[in-house]
Amino acid sequence: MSVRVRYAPSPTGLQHIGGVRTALFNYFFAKSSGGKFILRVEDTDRERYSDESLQDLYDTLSWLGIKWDEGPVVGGPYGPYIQSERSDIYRHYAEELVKKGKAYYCYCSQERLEKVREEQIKNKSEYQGYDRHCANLTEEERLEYEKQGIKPVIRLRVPTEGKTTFHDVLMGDITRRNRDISPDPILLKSDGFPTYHLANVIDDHMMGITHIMRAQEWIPSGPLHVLLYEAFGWEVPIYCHLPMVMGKDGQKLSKRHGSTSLRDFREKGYLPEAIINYVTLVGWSLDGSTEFFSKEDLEKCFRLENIHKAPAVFDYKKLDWFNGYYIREKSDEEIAALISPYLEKEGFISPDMNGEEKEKLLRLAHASKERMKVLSDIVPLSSFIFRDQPVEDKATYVAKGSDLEKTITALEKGGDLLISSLKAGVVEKEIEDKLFSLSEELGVKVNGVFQPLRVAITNSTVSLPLFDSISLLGLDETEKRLKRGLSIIRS
RNA sequence: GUCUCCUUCGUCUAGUGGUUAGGACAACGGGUUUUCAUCCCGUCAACGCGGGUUCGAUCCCCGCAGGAGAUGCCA
Repeated sequence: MSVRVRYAPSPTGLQHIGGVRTALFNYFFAKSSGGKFILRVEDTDRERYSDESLQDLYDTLSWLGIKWDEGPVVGGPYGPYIQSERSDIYRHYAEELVKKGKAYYCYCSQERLEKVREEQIKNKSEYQGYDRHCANLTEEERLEYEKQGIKPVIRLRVPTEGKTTFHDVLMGDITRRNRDISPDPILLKSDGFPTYHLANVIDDHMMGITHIMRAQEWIPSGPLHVLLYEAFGWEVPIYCHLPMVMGKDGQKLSKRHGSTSLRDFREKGYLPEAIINYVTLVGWSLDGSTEFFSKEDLEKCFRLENIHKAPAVFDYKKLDWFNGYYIREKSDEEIAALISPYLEKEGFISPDMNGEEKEKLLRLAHASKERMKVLSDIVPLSSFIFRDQPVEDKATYVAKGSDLEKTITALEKGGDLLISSLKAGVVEKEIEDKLFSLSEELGVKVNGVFQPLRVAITNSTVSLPLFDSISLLGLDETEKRLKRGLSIIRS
């Protein structure tokens, strides 16, 4: 049997970590087993639907480099792959169920349902859910409602006796008594659109889906879906419920835990390699010690058996660590291209750079690479080059173990030494040695000399290496800043 | 309330009827280094609890506790 899996998100918001993790698992399982990965858009919630979300879905998957074998845009033999274009199919099957007596029309108003719910909560009723008010309407009653112009929903007739079991690859058999299944869930809404349960089951069957990999929050509806497959007389696919992704507090990951949308991560400067690597490791591992996986690796070695059962907490710091690693792995040219948008956004550079500027960007990329966790870090790291905000606080120039007087001397002599040497073309190593000697003369640690120079030149105690900074800034500007620094601490 | 699932360092995880319970991130300490970062070395740190089964349980069984999810004309 050839594997066919699907990622079936609902375009009601931006793609988030949890959804992408599900997509990735499906995708890697498909690839590693020589199967097909299908994308299906479950846009049956017309209230929450948005075009932006749909576009975000496509953007996110393509940014990650996840290509779907069948689905919107690319098409396929089982289309359409957008549920809102399949309404007729769902209606047809829902009505078929009514004819079979497995489902029925319900004319209850939302108000009535609300009231029933309230009542049940108030009475602490053991039984919660729809009271099956319309389960056995006579034909006359039904026609009367129709005459009133009430648009009905179609509900599944859930048996009150017996129990239903489904098998999960990870969890084993999961059984629920039928009486515990939410009584008579709606299959077709009054607006004519199907609910998740109906559309999902029909499409998975019609599209030949072999394995259903979805988050564990769906476990409780597993038996309900089985009931539906049975009502239609269809074969039940293989289930694999994925552990959920949680926030630090153990609750389902959400915005209040930090960024969750892939768009956020992308904008901050996370690389797809890092996201793929880390996110796949949330709830999955190969052997407990291998930690770096490329997309290609995962397309080969991903196995269902290695999925963990327990929910996993999303660790932003570990993602940062992965991202830093992948940034360092890139060539200077790649980094230059990746940081450009951030610099352009700040107005630091313009898209049409001349050769000299391009070369400078490359040097910046080289000097910054090891210092970035995310690409947007380039802004604070490089702003001293493009924007001049001198440090006015004298104390900042003074290194630990030094004093103002020594600092003034260090900046004056060190600065002169630096400028004259650089003008004379002395190699860095030699200049460095001279500065070391200067620190010895002054009786301070090397930083007693370097810190004032650094603060004057880069306007910060934390910066790129001094010689890189000077080279990026230019000799004239460096000289200017050194003089200004001196006048600041002398004042 | 009811139902279902889950439980190894703070976090992600490996693992076995007898192991010094392994790795990674984080944290902390040290080294390299002009700062920061990188890099290197090290330290701290876990089998939820109670019963069984067994010569022996982290591992098998049963309870309990804790956590999570579901209980919508949302998915």
